[in-house]
Parts: sequence; structure tokens; C-alpha cells
Amino acid sequence: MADRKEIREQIAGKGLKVTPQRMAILEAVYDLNNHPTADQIKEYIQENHPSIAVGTIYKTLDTLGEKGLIERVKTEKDVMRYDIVTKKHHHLYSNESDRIEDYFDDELNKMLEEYFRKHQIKNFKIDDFKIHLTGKFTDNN
Amino acid sequence: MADRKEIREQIAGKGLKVTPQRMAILEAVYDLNNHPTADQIKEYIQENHPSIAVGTIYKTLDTLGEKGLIERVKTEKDVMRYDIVTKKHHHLYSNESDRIEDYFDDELNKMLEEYFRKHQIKNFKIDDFKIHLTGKFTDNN
DNA sequence: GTACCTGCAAAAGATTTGCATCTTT
DNA sequence: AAAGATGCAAATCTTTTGCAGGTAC
Repeated sequence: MADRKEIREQIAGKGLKVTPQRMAILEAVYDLNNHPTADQIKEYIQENHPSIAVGTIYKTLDTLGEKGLIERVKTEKDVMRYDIVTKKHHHLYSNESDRIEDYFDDELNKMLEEYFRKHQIKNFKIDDFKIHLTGKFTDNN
Repeated sequence: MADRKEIREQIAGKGLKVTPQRMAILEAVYDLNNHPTADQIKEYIQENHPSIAVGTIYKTLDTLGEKGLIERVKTEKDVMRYDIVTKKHHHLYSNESDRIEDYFDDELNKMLEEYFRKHQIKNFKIDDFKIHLTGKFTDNN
């Protein structure tokens, strides 16, 4: 899923130059599958790559976001977090632990698409929707 | 809807001291009904109130948030925005204009409650949900 | 009078920017 | 070789904090 070759292709496929920094950063977002912050990405990367500048990380995350390879996520807390873009999903979020998990549910998606098709919203053309479920995780926290 | 008396009561009702700053800030969030930032609140207030410290505004917004009188809202952009807490609603959001509007739809709420009652999510106990609809406003922007 | 608030200014973070240098293509 | 990326450090911006003085109850 997150092998080098694929990552390289994803970057190149968007017309971006394939640099070691971009490889490392995109790979980190794949590996750290808990919606990491820029800082967590930085720490993760530094284990293998001597030093990638923080500024570069931000700039790269921005670039990857613009190209649609990753998604920016924000919670009530104050830092930006990143997520690989895969198929449509919603977010489960706990205020207590600040943990975020992806929630996939095609039946739900279909139901909502159907609903919004029937119920147009005045003055608004929907591109996409995402449900933000708040609550508690019952496994460990 | 946003008269002084009611605002005073809301603050007092939560066991908070009624200070001119709190009055002004809560009133501002009522008046600026487009999910203002702390900064916009500050500017709005300064028209009538000589000077309320920025620190106080943040602290007050925080306090009002904890007491459930207002809600913190976050978008892909990077600043916190605030909203009066009324009835349950969802958010319409345009990436282009960074505009946010509330969207009320009881039928939708009922449908989703029903859905989640039938489809429990593994390891997660739902407290609440909110739909974030992205798209374009077709009135002016 | 006391507990709670506010103002102020400094501090803390997170993110952005400018520019010279280096790498992809 | 040209276009585009990176590193570094300084700058910016938002939000938080500490504390002395003030205000609501």
C-alpha cells in the first residue's frame, strides 16, 4: 500500500518533481495513519532522514494538499492534521483524547446522496459532504 | 433575539459574572452572524467599546464556549471561529470564499439518528454529529 | 470583602516567507 | 540549463499566560 514505487508514481503523476523530501513526507503520512500533525511527521522522518527543514515539511504538505494527495483536517484543538486521501470517509472524533479515526460507510453515503438529491439546499450547490461524529472510543480511549 | 436583557440572562444563568466585556462579546457573536473570528469580534466591539484587551476576548470566548453559550468552529483555513449555540445545525462551507452558513434540517437529523441507532459503530459511542457540506454559494458568492 | 475578571505585555506555538543554494528533469 | 525545491532563519499571526489592579456580587 505504501511502497516506494507507488509513492513515487503518485508524486510524479501530479507533475511534481520527485525529491527525497517529498517521498519521505508522503510516506510518513501513509505510515502514521492516525492523522499526524506536521510535528509528528517531522519526528517520524528524522529517524531515517537526517534533517528535513520544518519549513519544507509545511511547504510540502501544502503542495501535496493542493494536488489532492493528502487532506488537511482540523479539530477543536488548534493544529492542522493531515490524512492520505483514499476513498470517501467520515471522521470519528473524541474530544477527550483528540483522537481521530476514519469511518467508511457506503450505505450511509448513498443514503445521504439520495437525500440531498431530493432536498436541494437554497443558494448552495453541494460538492461534497463529510460527517463529523463526536463521541468516545470504547476500545482503549 | 439579541437584546441586552436576554444576553445578560444567558451569562448570569451560567453562574458567570455579568461584565461589560462579556456582554459586548456575546452580543458581538450574536450580531456578527457569520461565524466571526476573534479578530472580527475585536474590531466590531471597538466601535462602541473603547478598548477591550485581545487577551480578554480570547479568554471570554473560551469561557462562553465552556459554558455552552457559543461554539468553536474550525475550517481548513487556520483560525478559530465562533458561533452562537442555538439548535442543532450543520455547516455549509465554501472553500473559495471561506464563508460558513448554518444549515438546519430536522428531517435530516432524524434520519441520521435513526440510521446510527440501527448501525452501531464498532468501538465508538456517538455523542453528536455534524455534517460539513462543502460547495458553492449561488447567491453572491 | 472576596472571588472572580480584566488589562497589559510578554511568551508560546504553529505556520509562512525570503532568499541563496542545490536538485530534478 | 532551466525550472523548481530545499534549508535556514527571521517574521508573522493567533492564541495563551502571569500577574497586578479592578469590579461584580
